Amino acid sequence: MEIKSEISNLTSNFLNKNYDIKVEEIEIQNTKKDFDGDITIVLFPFFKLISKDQISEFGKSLGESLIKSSINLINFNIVGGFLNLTVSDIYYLDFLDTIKDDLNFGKIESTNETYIVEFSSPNTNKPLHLGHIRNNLLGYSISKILEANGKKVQKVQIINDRGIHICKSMVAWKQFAKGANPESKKIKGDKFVGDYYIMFDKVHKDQMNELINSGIDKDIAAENTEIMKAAKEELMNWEKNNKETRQIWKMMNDWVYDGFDKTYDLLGVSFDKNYYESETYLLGKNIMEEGLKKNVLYKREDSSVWINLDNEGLDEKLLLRSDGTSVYMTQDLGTAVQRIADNSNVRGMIYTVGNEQDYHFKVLFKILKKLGYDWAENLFHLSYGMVDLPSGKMKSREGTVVDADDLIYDLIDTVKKTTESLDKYKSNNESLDFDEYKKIALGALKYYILKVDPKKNILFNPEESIDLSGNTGPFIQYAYVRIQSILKKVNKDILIDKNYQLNDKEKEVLKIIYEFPSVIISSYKDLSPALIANYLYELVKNYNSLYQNHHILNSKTKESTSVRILISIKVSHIIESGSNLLGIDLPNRM
RNA sequence: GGUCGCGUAGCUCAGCUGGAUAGAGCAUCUGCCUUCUAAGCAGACGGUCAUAGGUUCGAAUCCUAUCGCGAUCACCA
Repeated sequence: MEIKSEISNLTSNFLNKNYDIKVEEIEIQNTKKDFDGDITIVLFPFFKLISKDQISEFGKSLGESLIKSSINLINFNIVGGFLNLTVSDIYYLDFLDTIKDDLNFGKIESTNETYIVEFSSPNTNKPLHLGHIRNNLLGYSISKILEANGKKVQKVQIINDRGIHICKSMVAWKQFAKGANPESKKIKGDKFVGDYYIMFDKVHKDQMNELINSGIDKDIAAENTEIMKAAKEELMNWEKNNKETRQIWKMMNDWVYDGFDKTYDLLGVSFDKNYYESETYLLGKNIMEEGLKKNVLYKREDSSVWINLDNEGLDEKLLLRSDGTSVYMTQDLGTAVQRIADNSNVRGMIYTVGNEQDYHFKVLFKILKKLGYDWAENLFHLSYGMVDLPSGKMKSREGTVVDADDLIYDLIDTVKKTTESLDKYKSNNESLDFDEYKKIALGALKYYILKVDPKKNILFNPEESIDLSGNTGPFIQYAYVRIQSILKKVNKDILIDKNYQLNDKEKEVLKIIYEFPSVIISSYKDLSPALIANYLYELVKNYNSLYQNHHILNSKTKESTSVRILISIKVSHIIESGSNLLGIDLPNRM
């Protein structure tokens, strides 16, 4: 049994028996580093229940009772209102012994419960940028975390492949490209299409200025440039299923997908199913019919359809325009229903979308509940903060976006330079290969993004490259590499001597290893990869301290060598699982 | 204006459902490579936890107000 639950049970028995009181929750926590002991019971809450003259003896007798009734507890001390208990070394050694070969340590056995995780969901008119990177890393990591918690996961994205934005790229391409394509220009497909989107904007602005100079109002000019009119016409043609328009549309989108695939591949993320807005944008209308029948929705005189969420503290929301066409919300309703139908045993759905859409998802979930879908209880918006630059928000039109590919390749370059400047590689003229540089660079990037609480904004300064030492991905990878290097040299059987006395560093690392399962659970409950990242850092930091201050192999006694080797093995297992949950690959050399 | 989120060291971030003297990394400064990889270790410096009240034995954490930053409130997606 978990040591804390054991202590909790024994404590409530003690209270029941000796003081005739029942306490709902006993506060038990890990003892802070500066104090003696491993587990602490907070006594303050009991002071209310027990008369004051008994307090002094209360803590002492509880401590004595606990030590007597549990073989795992060997000592106690009281500081202020804190009862600090010392857990025996045997308990931790036994624990180490039982988990030493368990590669699934901390993971929960899998069930059939399926969760759908949506992430990425890009527009098809421009390449992916740093904002998408955060989205992708979060979504991917959360999927892994769900799996570690025994869930089945279906990773999906909804690709925003239709609308005025792609029509803008199409028009610009038709007018200026002279039939050029990504291959002929040797440009990645998504960037190629993105360039025409930028070109559209430039031409549009020029034409707009001309109109304004001829005395036309700014807002009217913005809607009436030649190129904008062409884009709108293109959109109409698309909706009318015009053959030529659809052909160009498909061709350009395919270029973009080709580019996206390369970026996803570089990032190491993947999807189980793609939904395309061109296929889902008409969904949701039949749901409207049902909603009207159930009187959850209502029709206005102009025959637009609405829902009233006043009682929920939200406003009225439009669901169908007066001309009967659907809006964003309608589409999302339809897509949600569709996805539930596409999968079996769906327990819930997680939308990885920026916090600018908090309101949208609040409304979406409320509507689904009102429409009576039972699964609507298990919808979550994994809302994350923006990635801002020192100059403010990233804006594609102003060219202030940090391109995903550029960022990654620059970082690989930085890693290469840093590596080459290290003494160990300078002296013997060795080097790593591209794949190893890539793993380190992506490790740095992923850790950098994921260690931050998802809901907080991230400030990214392109002038300063991402750190490679300190609280970083490479710090964790490096510890792993060093452990592998030690383990290669181990060739004998390892046996734990249960009489071994752990030193402070060994015990500290063991206590952190002990916490791993609960970290996996809380990262799931909070939908926060940051908890895993910060845990790994804590683990590695303490392991490094053991490593630098004591020998692992060739320590003074066989017993200590054995224990330290086992600790090293376990730490490397946890680095493997933890990194896997973050989507971070581990190199063999550094 | 309404709603939501955020404000912790010079910078970037931890701090679990309230608990002991608020923790890391970067930067700055000191030490440590003739035994397992120095992308490391050991240490120093650095804080009125935005401000003011309140609840509590106890508040960075909960409540209220104020200030600052951001998002959002479309018959756009």
